[in-house]
Amino acid sequence: MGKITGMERKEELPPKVLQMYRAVMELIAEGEDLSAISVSTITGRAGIGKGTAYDYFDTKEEIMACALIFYMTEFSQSIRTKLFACEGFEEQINLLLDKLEEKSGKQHCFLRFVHVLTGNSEFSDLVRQKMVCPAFEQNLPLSVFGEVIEQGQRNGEIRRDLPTEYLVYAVVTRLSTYLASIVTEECFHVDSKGLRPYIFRGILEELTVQKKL
Amino acid sequence: MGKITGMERKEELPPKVLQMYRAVMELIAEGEDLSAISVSTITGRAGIGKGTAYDYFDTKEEIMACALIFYMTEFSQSIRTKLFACEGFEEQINLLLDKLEEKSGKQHCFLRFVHVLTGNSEFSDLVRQKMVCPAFEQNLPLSVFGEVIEQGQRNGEIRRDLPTEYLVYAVVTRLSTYLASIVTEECFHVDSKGLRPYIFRGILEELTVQKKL
Amino acid sequence: MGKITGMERKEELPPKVLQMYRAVMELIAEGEDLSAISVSTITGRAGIGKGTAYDYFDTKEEIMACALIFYMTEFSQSIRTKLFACEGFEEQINLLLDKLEEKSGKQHCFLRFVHVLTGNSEFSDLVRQKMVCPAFEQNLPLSVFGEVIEQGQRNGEIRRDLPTEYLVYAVVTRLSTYLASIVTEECFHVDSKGLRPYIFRGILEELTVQKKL
Amino acid sequence: MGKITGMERKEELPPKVLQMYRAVMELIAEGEDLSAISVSTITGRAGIGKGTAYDYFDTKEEIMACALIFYMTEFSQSIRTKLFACEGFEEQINLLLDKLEEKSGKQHCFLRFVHVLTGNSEFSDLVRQKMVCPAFEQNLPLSVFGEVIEQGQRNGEIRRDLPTEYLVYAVVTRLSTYLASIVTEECFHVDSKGLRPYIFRGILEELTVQKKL
DNA sequence: GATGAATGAGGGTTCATTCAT
DNA sequence: AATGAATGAACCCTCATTCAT
Repeated sequence: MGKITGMERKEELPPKVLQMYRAVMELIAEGEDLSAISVSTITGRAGIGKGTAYDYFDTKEEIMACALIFYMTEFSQSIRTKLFACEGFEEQINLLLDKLEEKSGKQHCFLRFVHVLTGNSEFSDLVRQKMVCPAFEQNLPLSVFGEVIEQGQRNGEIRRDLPTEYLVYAVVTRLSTYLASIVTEECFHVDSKGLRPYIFRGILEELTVQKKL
Repeated sequence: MGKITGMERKEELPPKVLQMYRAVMELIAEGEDLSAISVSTITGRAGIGKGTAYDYFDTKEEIMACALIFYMTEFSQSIRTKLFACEGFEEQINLLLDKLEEKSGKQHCFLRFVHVLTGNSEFSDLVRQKMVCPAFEQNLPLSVFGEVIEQGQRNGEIRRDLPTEYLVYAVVTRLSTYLASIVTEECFHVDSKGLRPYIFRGILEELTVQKKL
Repeated sequence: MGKITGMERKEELPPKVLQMYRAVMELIAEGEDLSAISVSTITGRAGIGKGTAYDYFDTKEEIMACALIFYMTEFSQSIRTKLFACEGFEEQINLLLDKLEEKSGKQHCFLRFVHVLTGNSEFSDLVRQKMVCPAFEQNLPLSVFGEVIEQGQRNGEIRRDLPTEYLVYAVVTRLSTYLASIVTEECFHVDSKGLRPYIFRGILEELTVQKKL
Repeated sequence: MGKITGMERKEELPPKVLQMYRAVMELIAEGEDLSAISVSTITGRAGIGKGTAYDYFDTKEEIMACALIFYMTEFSQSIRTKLFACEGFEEQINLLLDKLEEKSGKQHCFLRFVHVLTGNSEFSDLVRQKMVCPAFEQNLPLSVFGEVIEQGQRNGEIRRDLPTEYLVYAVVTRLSTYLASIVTEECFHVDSKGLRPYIFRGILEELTVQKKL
């Protein structure tokens, strides 16, 4: 009766739903286009019946949106932990750049997230609508990176004369663009490896108090 | 007989092809997912028969890719002209920021372009493949912004100690930041207007010779 | 999941598949050109949804090929049983000639089978490929008629100085003659009825030991 | 205005019509399925505009039927000449068997003719309807082979106790079956070369007065 | 609760035919 | 007379969704 909304805690989720989420994420990680993922593929890979999907969700879009929300949460919590285990802002930025370079399917997942979040399709709307709820707020990039920045400001590492909101966007967009340069370097002959030190320095220059340059 | 390749000049294009291109772009501007745009929709909106599409193109993907290429070219040439009519780098940046604020469907189109170019579907490959040809090279962001930057360097406005590639990256990244803040502001309650001066100043600080503005 | 291959026994076939087979055969019997038979027509006549066809088969060609194989098997088994219930070679030939005269759509179906088997389209290849498997071998004309001939040779009815392959050929050719005369008689004003005794005597003269009938 | 009917003499036919006929026959000779031949393909190969086809014919079926009729006439006249240049019935049969073995596209053409003439589709009806007119009568197999047989009978080579009609069918069907054995030998492992002498002898035995065996 | 057989709307594509030039 | 751009019906096939079991 009551359908999954995407706001459940991991422990509350029926195992079959988790299997579906995993299936969606695997497919994305393998490079499948969101629109190319079918319900049969999801349930087939999840090892459940096709009808079962509709016991838990109303539409395919709901399935995908909830899977995205779920993995954004997972990813957010994981990165948050790792970021707060770092010593200082520089190490944090390096960690993030390293993450982006990992040749796992994560690159695809991350790019898809960005595309969905900045898209204007109905599906994008659905996902964003699920994101703007108190339960999810702490997983928004603005929250995660916001805390990192505020921690840095408390340490005296990061400048205080710019709004946190701006600083977060400054970091997130540079990371996104770095990722974009990585995935398009083959085609557009971009030297992403050569770009990295400039990006790294660029972020530090803009955000930190002591310009090292 | 000979099919459209996407490399034609505007004047060479049959009117029905232009109508199709316009239809594609309108649909994208209205928020339709690329994969949700059907040939029937395109031809219906273009006011032509469905079969006609296949007189000019081999596949739906070709239609869409050529439409994208066409509008990227249009946009690139338009912005190039406007940029070179500006007096100085500051005015150029302001022009670009103004452009991004225009509440036309252009914002979403531009974002879709970015999504396609950073995607890894076969369609993305097709579009990128069309972009890496001598005829299109001058329309690549790297070319357009590269020339702006080199002009600025010749004027003595812009620093010469960083590779052009990176300086382009720095500009594009921040423009993306602004665009992302605009399209997500409704949902994530971001104050994009308030962000603009910071972005403006950030670009100038990083690129121009006189850092302390 | 597992698609129909055409090698199933009749009892194993889902009812909807049998309905499809029947629909195909009816359409052929009605004179429809094989290439003019559409999936919609088949499923429409079978009284099932169009999509259902693709639950059981991968392509339209598979549907048609399996239907053909199915009815060839049916026909072969039926004729084999009837042939071995006959007393002597003469009765067998008369049975076959009677069969050919039956004014059911079977005549046309049989001719279509021959056309397909001697065609050189991809569809012909597909059907032939399905026929050259151990499971189907016993249904090949060479098998059915070969056994009849060998039985006749054991009885001392049929000559032993010519290769079985040729004797089969001799019978099949004359049966074809009769069939061809029947189906073209209306148009070319052939008197097929009048031809029959000559064909009958021709077969016996060439194959049986006592030539001078 | 007045469309082509298929009953024109070669000299009366506009060159573009001849080009279309040639195109059709080439395509068949290349193994193309009749139903796979499109009007564009025909006109393209004929080097004429697509609309032109409809100046001369009402439908695609008319084009194909007339082309078939035309080449059957050509073929019939050519074979008639060659047959009457032979010395005796044996040489005539050998000529025909040689023809069938020629690895030219003729095999395909001949098989298609047989399929069309023995089919029961609307297209078959159309072709047959064109064949039963006084102008074409002399080109019917029954005429050509009938004359050969009657010549043989006058020579005293061929028996006179069977109706000519039967003898013609007996020859034609054996030839058709020989052709069928040739085209299917690869798939069904028939030894057509080995069969030939038996077929040759079989025809002579059945038709000629002096059984040589 | 779970299934998967069944559906049919809608997708991309082809092609016989028309008609303005 | 000749053309080929344009059409739209009809093709094969997919897939989100339902429902009897």
